[in-house]
This record gives sequence, structure tokens and C-alpha cells, in this order.
Amino acid sequence: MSLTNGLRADSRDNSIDNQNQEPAAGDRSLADFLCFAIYSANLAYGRAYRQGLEELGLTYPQWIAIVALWEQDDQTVSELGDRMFLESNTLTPILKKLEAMGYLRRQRDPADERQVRVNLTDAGRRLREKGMHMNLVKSSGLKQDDFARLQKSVVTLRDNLIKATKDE
Amino acid sequence: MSLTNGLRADSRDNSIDNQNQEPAAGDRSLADFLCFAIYSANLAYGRAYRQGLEELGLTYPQWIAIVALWEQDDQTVSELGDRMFLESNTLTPILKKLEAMGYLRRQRDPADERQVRVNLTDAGRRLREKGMHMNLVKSSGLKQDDFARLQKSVVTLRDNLIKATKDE
DNA sequence: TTCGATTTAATCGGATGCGATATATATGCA
DNA sequence: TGCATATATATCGCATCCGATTAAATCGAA
Repeated sequence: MSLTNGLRADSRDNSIDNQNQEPAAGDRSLADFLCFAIYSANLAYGRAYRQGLEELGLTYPQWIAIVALWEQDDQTVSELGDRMFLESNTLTPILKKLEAMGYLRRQRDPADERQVRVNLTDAGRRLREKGMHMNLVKSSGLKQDDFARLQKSVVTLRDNLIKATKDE
Repeated sequence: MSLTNGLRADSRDNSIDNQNQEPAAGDRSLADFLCFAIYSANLAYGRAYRQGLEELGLTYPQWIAIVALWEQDDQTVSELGDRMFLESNTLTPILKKLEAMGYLRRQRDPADERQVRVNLTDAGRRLREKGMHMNLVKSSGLKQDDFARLQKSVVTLRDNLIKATKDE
């Protein structure tokens, strides 16, 4: 797989070891890189969400953490990290901020003092409920079927990338 | 459009004003949010690229800037920002680092001293050529057709989000 | 049982990303 | 011309994100 991992209709990829028939690296436009499409779509999502999240007083990762804990409370930092695809070096500061805001509690697990268990407070649950009923992000412009397919494809891409990266 | 902008097969969205038939907000799993799929796929791409880019001594945004300039040299900071979906507050520090590394030059445009024109050096072009021939990112696991469709869908999503955000 | 290996969080430094602001240059209009 | 306005870039502070390291607790084999 190429470093640029791109695509062009007239791809000149004839390599024998490209078993997935993915496009070759090379002299392609930025607009043809899947990685760049994801990168820029992520920027666009962040900007689309910013105004709505500002009303909640949260950033995007903070909101994701609240949602993940609402879905399953009393997770350890590692468990929450597995769901959010983040590790403690990123997660700990976010959780400390949310704790300072009063939306969750962090406490060492008495059964294993290495672990820290995270619980939503009532205020945290109320915030989740409030966000649940807000309609502040602008339209993705996709119909439900396209939306479903795209969501599934991106998840598959993500999981394949993670697997390939883990395999070194 | 909901704040969570998610999806569930049995979506209970019956709102009359949801003309795009997108799923409603609400009590859904993190795994069903398109925004989270994009967010986590972006993290996964960053991790898949990191090792390869490390051999080039670049970060991902630095690499993107090199590619964008290789595609079209002598851009202003704003023009480059339009291609990369970034503004000068983010771009300027990146460009200064790349200049310090010797990969590009920044100079005020004599015809309009407000603008700064950015040009790749020979070293910058050689770096782009080197990256072009590296195959370091693991497989996305997608066949060429799926790859093409996904790339197109993500770009459409991005552009719709940008348009919707710009329209306030 | 003991002590080295493993596990879990946290800390630290560097690099984005972004809102707000500052600065310098250019433009437009009376 | 003179000056208010607009434009292009840069600066600053805050919040991720990550590699590397540290600290504390647990585990496990001799």
C-alpha cells in the first residue's frame, strides 16, 4: 500500500503485489487521496459541530467521552480509551477537565488500585440528555441509505487500518 | 440535522422537517455516529502513516503541504490554505518549520506585500519524489472500486458540511 | 515468598487546529 | 490626497493527539 494511498481513474498501478487492487502511489492530486478526504472531512465535521458544542460548553472529544459513558457507565480509563480509540496520555487530561466541570467522577478501583473508574454525575447525564435533543449540526446532504453505507464503509476502513498498523 | 448525526437501522426518525431522511439524534451507540466514524478513521490513518512519514522526517500536515506545493508551486498562504482546508493561524507555523528544514521558501509578493508566496526547494521536490515511491502505509483493505466510491462519498460529505457550516 | 516483569495511569514535550487578536499593506471614496 | 475600511498573514492561548517516560500496583516464576 502506498504512502499516499490515493486514487486516479487512469491509475497506472500494475504492480504484482498489490493484491487488493488499490491505486498506486505517485504523481496524483491531493484531491485523490482517501487519507486526505478523511482528514479534511474530519476538519469539516469539527467546524460543523463547533457552534452546537459551544452551547454545551464542550469540545468534540469531551462530548464523545460523555456519550461513551452514558452508553456504558463505570468504565476504566483503558476501556473508555478502547471505545474512543485514545490512550491515557490523551484521555486523562480530557477526563480531568470534565471532572472539574462536574460532569463525571474519577476514582481508583479498590479491587485494583492501578485502574481508575469513571462515572457520569447527574449533571453529566443531564448534559447528555440536553445534547441528545439538540439539532445544531448542519445537513450532511446524504440520504439515509447513502448515510448508512458510508458509515459502514468508513468503519471498515478504520478497522482495516488499525489491524494493518497493529500487524506492523 | 442532529448534533450526533448518527445512524441506526431501526431509526425512529419520523420528523417532518428532516427532508434528507437522515437519522435522528438520540439514544444511539457511539459506533453509529458518522462523525465518530470519520473522527476515528482519521486517527487510524494518522497512526498508519506515522511510521512511514517518520522515515521522511515529516508529520502528516507537513507532508500534505509538500504534496500540495508539488502539485502547484508558488501558491500564496491563502491559496495553499484553500487546498488544505486550513487558515494562516495553523499553516504559518507549519510552513515556517518546513522552511527551516530547507524544503520550501516563503517570500512576500513584491506586487502585493500582504501576500506570502511559497515555493518548494530542490530538496522539497526530492522529498516529494522520495515519498512518492515509498509503500509504507498498510492496506485499507478495500478493492479499487470500493476505494473510489468511498473517496467520492467522503469528499461529498465534506463539501456538504462546509457548505452547510458556511450558510450558518 | 520474593523480586523482576507486566499492567495501568499519569506526566512531559512537540505538533497541530482554532478562535481571537494584532500588524502591515492595499483599496476606496470624499 | 487623506483616511477609514478591507485584506493577508502572523501571533497567542487553549485543547487535543502522540511518542516516550515515569510511578504505582499487580502478577508470576523460581
